[in-house]
Amino acid sequence: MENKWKDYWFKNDVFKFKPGERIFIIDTPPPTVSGKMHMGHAYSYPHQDFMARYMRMKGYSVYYPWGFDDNGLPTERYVEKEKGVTINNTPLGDYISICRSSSREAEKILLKNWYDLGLSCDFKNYIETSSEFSTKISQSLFIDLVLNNRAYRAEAPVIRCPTCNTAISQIDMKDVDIDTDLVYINFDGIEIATTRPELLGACVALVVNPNDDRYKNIINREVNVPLYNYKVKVIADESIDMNFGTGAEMLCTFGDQHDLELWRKYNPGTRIIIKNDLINDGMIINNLTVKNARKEIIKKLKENNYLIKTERIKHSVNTHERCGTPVEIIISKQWYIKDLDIKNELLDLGSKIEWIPDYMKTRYENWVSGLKWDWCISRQRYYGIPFPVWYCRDCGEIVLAEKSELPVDPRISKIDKVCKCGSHNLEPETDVMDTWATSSISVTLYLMHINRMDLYPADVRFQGHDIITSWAFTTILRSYLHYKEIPWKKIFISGNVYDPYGEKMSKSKGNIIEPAEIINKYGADALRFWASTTMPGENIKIKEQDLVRGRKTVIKLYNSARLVLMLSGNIKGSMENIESHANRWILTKFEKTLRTVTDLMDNYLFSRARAELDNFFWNIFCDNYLEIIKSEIKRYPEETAAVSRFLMENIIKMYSPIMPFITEELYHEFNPNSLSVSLERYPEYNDKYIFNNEAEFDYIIDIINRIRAIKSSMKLSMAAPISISLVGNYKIINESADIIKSVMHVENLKISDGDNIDIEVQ
RNA sequence: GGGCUCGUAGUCUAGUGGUAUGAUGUCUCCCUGACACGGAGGAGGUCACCGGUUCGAAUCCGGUCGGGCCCA
Repeated sequence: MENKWKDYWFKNDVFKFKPGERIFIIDTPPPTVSGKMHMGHAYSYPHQDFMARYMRMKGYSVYYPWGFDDNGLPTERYVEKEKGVTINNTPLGDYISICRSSSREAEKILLKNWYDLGLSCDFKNYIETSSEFSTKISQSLFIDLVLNNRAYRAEAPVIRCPTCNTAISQIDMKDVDIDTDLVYINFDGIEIATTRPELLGACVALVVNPNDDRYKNIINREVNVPLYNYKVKVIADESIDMNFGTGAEMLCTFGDQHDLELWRKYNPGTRIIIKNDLINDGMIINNLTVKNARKEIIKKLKENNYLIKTERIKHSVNTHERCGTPVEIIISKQWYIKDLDIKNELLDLGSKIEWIPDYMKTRYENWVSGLKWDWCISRQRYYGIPFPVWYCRDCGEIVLAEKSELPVDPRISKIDKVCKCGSHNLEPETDVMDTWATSSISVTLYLMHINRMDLYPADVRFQGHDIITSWAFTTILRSYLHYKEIPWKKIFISGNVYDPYGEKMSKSKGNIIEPAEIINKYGADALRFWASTTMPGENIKIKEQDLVRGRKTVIKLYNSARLVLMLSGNIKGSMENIESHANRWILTKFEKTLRTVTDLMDNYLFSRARAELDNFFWNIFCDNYLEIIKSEIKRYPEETAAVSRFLMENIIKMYSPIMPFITEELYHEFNPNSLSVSLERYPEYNDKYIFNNEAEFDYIIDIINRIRAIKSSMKLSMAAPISISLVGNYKIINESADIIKSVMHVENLKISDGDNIDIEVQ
């Protein structure tokens, strides 16, 4: 059933963007092609699809594009793992084309995963972040930044991953606790503790806390660096933790980010001994890896009696998020985007965006306020957007590509550029851009794709809270730099998905739940139903019990639609005059529900909207109204046929953003000529159907429920005939006596007037 | 260490001033003209803990404990 409809949508271009007067634009997150679709995706992508389908039915032209992020380091790692292709065994040009073709293959498989979720994107027409199209735009915007002095190249300390051999940015780091040796070293009688003894030769100062009584008398004194025999000064800084180690630390260039901060603050000199990821101080350590250098230096310290002790501790280190390697800080030439000077502007822009939920904005603000580095965007990698840049070997000037030459890959291109100085002797930039440098312009890519930059900004971005500081931040930054404008009016932040015990799902824990398994077992509609159960920003634990209700709802919709068709199928209906109390009552209930649901959907509160709809459909419509009309349709055939069909169709429409498959199937049974329920208009609130008998009929429903309870307690079948003596409001009851009698199979009903309801079985 | 967030029946969840919603599971009954993947009914909660504001707090404030995320 589900396959039939998604292929139908695809073949008939149901979700192709057709520009209209009111346009709604979604900035779809392009998933990376190196990974599989996981439950987190299966949870968050439906959220944007609810909105896309809802807005489409509200009459908007929805631009819901699709894209793949097939750029950068993740793709390289994927290709290395899957094909055994590395830069060392493959020429650059081939390497790039293998990356590209592997991405294309992976995309085909991957696309099916998202297709199976029933997303209403235009899947025929998607973008890739590494395509010529994207490269051209990305490079062009980069050139703009250079010309505006926003992108610059500088030699400065930079975070480097030794495994990936590339500079990385603050965004790419992750803190991890690891076991390491804390080494106590004797500096002229002062005991210091360090986790980086191999950097002894890079020590440029000792640092203590100015409030530390143990060391107050040695501040500003010069001490001798053991083994290396040169003097460094003791400086004081309040950031030193008096309780860590001995309270005295060495400042090296550069042991960690804290060293860098202190180095910038006190300018104690520079001693670089890490070169090409090896330590070489020209004296004691000659081209050893960090690990071996550490062993060597400890050995030497021991031999010369400088080593006091070593201690095994847990220590937090910065690692590269993609590979887990502890990072180093080195000095090298990199491209940066300058952002430290516009923090206030970025905070202002953030405030102009509506954050759902709003407290997520705080995370963005904390991040922006805490920025310490300009954004380093160059990576010493191979597959990514190349910098459209050459350097003159004669005068050192930077030579930019002309925009008409884009896209260009200076590493391969044969373009003959000339420097201002007249030299043709140019050296291409070999670095590529950070992946975020391209994903941060996703709105531009999507809008350029349909050549409608006039529609900037987009209406909404959906993303996880884990990438607020990377994707949301860089997107807002780029939007400010290029357009001085917000990238989207709203940003919807979803939570993470955990396993049934609240643990993060990971391969090593073996607790991964595959979306495809869920779809096989319960169907995509049930999966989407589950995805609609949570509030924005909140984490969710996946439990199979939550999928049960979704599957039951699919079945219930199917069965109730069948009953409505069965009862009303042969009757020509009319809603001109609604006389039946039951019909007046249900229409009133429906219109009120509709108003609430619409309001909640407009505010992105899917779970509450669905709960309202569930309650109406299940408890009011199925359990009461459908039971009543089994007999009511004989008394008021025309209006009952029309009302029941009207309600059923609207219920189907209202469920369709969440459960597109079953609703598509059923809608076609009611309206064989419709192209798709998702292109029909969402029901509009109509006060013509608000009647004044709601409370009175609620009273009748209450009586029916009481009779049901009595029958149940007498262990009687609901179909068993019964005679009843009923005390209550005579007028109200008498008007609907036929309904009570037929629904509850009451053969003799005696009604007497009274204030309180009393029921007696005779 | 800092910021944000969550903590309600076995499980999941609604609920921003009046002792609590729904689901799921469990128990009892009922195959009522669509649905037993259904229907009716029952049991099950000191709303994490402590203190404060209030006539009154799951709900507001402060603190404690415990999860989670982000950042150091």
